[in-house]
Parts: sequence; structure tokens; C-alpha cells
Amino acid sequence: MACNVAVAEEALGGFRSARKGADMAWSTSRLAALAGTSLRTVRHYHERGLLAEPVRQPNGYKNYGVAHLRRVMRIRRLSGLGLSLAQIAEMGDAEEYPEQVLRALNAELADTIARLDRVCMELALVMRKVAPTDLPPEMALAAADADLTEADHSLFVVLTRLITPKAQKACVEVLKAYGTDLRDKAFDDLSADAGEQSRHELAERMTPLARDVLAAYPELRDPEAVAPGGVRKTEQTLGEALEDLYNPAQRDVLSRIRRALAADPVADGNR
Amino acid sequence: MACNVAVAEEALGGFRSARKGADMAWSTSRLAALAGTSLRTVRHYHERGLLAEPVRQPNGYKNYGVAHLRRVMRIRRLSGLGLSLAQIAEMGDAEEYPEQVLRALNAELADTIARLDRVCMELALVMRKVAPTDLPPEMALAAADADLTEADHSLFVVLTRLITPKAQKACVEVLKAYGTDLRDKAFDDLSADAGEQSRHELAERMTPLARDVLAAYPELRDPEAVAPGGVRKTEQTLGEALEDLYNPAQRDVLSRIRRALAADPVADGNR
DNA sequence: TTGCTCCTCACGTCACGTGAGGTGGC
DNA sequence: TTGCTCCTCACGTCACGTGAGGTGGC
Repeated sequence: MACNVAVAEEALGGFRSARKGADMAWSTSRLAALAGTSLRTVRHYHERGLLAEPVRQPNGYKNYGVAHLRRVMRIRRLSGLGLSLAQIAEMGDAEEYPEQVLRALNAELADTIARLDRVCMELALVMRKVAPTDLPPEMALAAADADLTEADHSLFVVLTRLITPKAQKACVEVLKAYGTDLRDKAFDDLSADAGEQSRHELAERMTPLARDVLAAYPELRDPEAVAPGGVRKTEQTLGEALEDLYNPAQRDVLSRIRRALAADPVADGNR
Repeated sequence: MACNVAVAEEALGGFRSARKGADMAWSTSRLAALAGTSLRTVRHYHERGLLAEPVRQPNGYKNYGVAHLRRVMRIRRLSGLGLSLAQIAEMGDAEEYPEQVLRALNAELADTIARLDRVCMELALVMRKVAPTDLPPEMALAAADADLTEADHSLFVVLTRLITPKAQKACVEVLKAYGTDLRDKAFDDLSADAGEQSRHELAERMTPLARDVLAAYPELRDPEAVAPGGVRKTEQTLGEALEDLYNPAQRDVLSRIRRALAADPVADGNR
């Protein structure tokens, strides 16, 4: 390798040979520049005990050498690989890295990359203005196509927080299959003080479709479909959301439909 | 969509219907749980002005509704896409996102993913214990194979900080092509007080190889090969490194080689 | 009374960034 | 004398985490 040194010298035009042995060492900012980092970073490594303090000149200036540069480069590399400064400090200056730490790092890295890939897709959807950002990306597309009411959209947001991903998929299927058929203008426009008669008729008219949907997608009724928190809490949350989103007449209609479905249950698995 | 509501009710076993209109709203921790985040995060969004303060109960407890959940979900989504909370606050609650911000985000995201992919490769090298971590990954492999002296390795680290990536590539080529031929045991073991005669002979013997290398790799002599900072500084830094790494006798030998090369220059481009 | 939830400060974290205020060499 | 570099505190950043200390409903 010695020859390579000579080559390097020649290539770089010959090094400035020893100038009276005075300030042959590097200052903090020079070290930082060589390491491609900042003054503050080098000092931070001192503060954290990662980098040994070098000898000082009489005036207190620090004198760094090649060993310090190597150390800083290694810290930067390891830090870039995802290790925390605390971990790097723990490992000391050996080229031995705990297998387990590296494995964990690798797994974490793979997760991060996968997540960012997904984020990239989502961002593309948002940029094409097709995806409302309060719904998870898988739901967002279907919801946008279904042209939902504000209230219905809100309810959908709550629903995604209450049911499992599997049940969410089923919801997406329903939206895709039934499209805007699920919308009922009379329901959407129902005034809060609508009379008994109109509420009854509306419920009667809407029930068959609800029955169809339930029959076609039995996974919607899977008791495992509710997300953590328990069935009781989930039901209550849904009730609170309905109260927030629909007026009393609308809620009454929904209640009637539910009772009709309960009185004459849809058989399971007859898809 | 109203039908879907009924379906959801039935699926979830029927919601708990309005219990005397008392505490129909969500507490902070309930909102956090629904949003899949932490209590502190919700409060942080208040502090940052991202989330409107809800109405309070007489005892000071906060009462959140569906609109708050939607807002929190949107903040989480946008934050997950890489926007800072300050940026999200700036945009307000509209579904309109500044095109330019999204483009910048997308570019940044692509960069990050590319970088992490590289990091993943590097990590694999480190795990296979073939790569010293004070050298950039491209150099590391070649350096490990060449079985360098501590001093030579150190010098290599400094060199990588002084020359352009292109010149670094040339260095790797040299290491690969000449392998351990570049090592000279007599040079490595030269004592600091070696006499005139042995230094002269050593230089004489080493010069031809250095000349060969320079002839074969003219890009090493490209004046553009030095990294930012200027040729003067680069030369000086190299000199300081040599002083740190080699003893006076070794430096004298290197100096002699350099003078020999300068006296009888290698012609350019006669590869 | 006990246990659980809610509230508001307010300091801690991580890897530095950014002055503030002062000294030293040319 | 001026401009540049070096030094040591020490507070700021970002998105929260983590108690501290106190109140309220069952």
C-alpha cells in the first residue's frame, strides 16, 4: 500500500511537507469538515462520551488526529445505519457488533422501507385528489366513488375505527357492489320532526335492501369483526356517533330497520 | 348509504340507544383510543392549534364528537405522509393540498427510500463482517481484501475524505488490480532512525511500481479529483495525516519517491 | 373509603442547531 | 485595529412521553 501513498501524493501534487512541527493537527471545525459533518456534531459526540477528548494546545484549542477522524466516521456510519448514539457508545470502539442488535436493526429497517413504500402510494392517491384523508387508503377510494353524504362519510370514518381490517374489506365490497343504490334521498332529507307514518314507510322500504346486503356479506356479522375494546364499548360508540350525525327521526328509522332484521333474522352462510 | 348503517348496527349487535342524553360524547382518552393514538398526542394537537377545543362539561371534562375524530384522523394521515404539524396547521381543514408541498414531499420520500435501500445493503455487509465501518461501503470491500496495515488503512480513510467519488473508484480499481503487491514489508517495518542508505534503496525499489500505477490510472492525477476545500488545503491535510501515521524515515522514503516521479513525469493518457 | 378517570402544568427525550459572550492569533 | 477562529455555556427544536399534584364520579 505504501506505493499507493506515493501515488496519492503525486496525484494531489505533493503534500506540504512538515512545516516546523508546529500545528500539524486538526482543529474541531477542520475535523468536522473532513468528516462531512458539523462543528456541533463533533462536540455533541464529546458530550455523549462517544469521542475521546484530544490533547489541547496551551490556549485550549483542541488538536485532533487521524484516529479521531476514523472514530467520527465510524460513529456517522453506525448512526446512519440506524443505531442510537447510546448504542454506539455501549459498543465502544471494537469492530465487533452484537449480532442481535444488527438483526433487530435490519428487521426495523425492512419495516420502515415497506411503510414508506405504502406512504408513497397513498401520497400518489392524495395528489390525484381522489382520496379523502380521514379514511385509510383502502377505504378512501371506494368512499370517494360512492359519493357519500357528510353524515354518511363521518359514520364511515367511525366505523373504520371500530371494526377489523377484514370487516373493513367487506364494507368496501358492499360499497363497490351496491354503489349509490345504498343512498336514499328520502332518508337523507328526513326532517327531525317527521311523523310516525313517514318514518314507518321509509323503514319498510329500506329494510329489504339491508337484508340483501347482510345476506350477501355474512362476514359483516362475524362477532370477531369488532376491533379491540369489546363489543359493549363498540356498540356504545356507534350509538354515540349516530346521535351526533343523524336527527331523531332518522335514528328512529334506523332503529325500526334493525328491529325488523332482528325479528326475521338472515340465515348465516347462504350467500 | 343509510342501509349500510343499518347493516352495521345489525352486525355489531345493535347500538346502545340514547341513554337519557347525558354523556353521549367522548372523553379525551376515548377519542385517542378511537384514533389509535395517545392522550398526549391529542392534547399536543390542541396546544399546537391543530384541533379545536371541544365544549366542556361543568366539571371541565372535554366532550368530543365525530368531527373531532375526523380531524384527528386527518392530522395523523398527513403527519404520516411526512408533513410537519406546522404545515398541517397552515393548511387548515380544507381537503385542498398545495400541489408544491406534495411534490416536494414525494421527492423527499423517494430520496429517503433510496437511502434506506442503500443502508440495508450496507448493513448486510457489516453483518457478514466483511466491511470496516470507517470506510464508505464501496471502499470497504476492497480495503478488507487488500489486508492493509493500520497506518495504511487510516490513510485510506483520510483519502476518501479528500478526493472525489470518481477518484475513489480509481483507488478501488488500483487495490483490486494490484492487490497485496502494493504492500512492502521493508517499508512497513522501517524504523524511524533508518540510515540514508536503506532509505535510498527502498525508494529506488518502490518507485517503478508507483510509476506503473500512475500510468495505468491517469484519472488519479486529475486536478479535479480533489474534493471541495481546494488543492492547497487538501495537500496540507494529507501531509498532516502522513505525519500522524508514518515515522520520519518512512516519510522521507515517500518524499524521495515523489521527487523521482516529479523529475521524470509519467506521460498522461498512455494507458 | 378506594380505585379509576379527568384535568393542568412542566420537565424530559433525541441529535443536534443556534446564538451569547468572551478569548486568541495574524 | 479588524476579521476570523476557537472556546464554553445554555437555550431552542420536533412530536410527543412521563410523571407531579390535584379534582371528580361511583
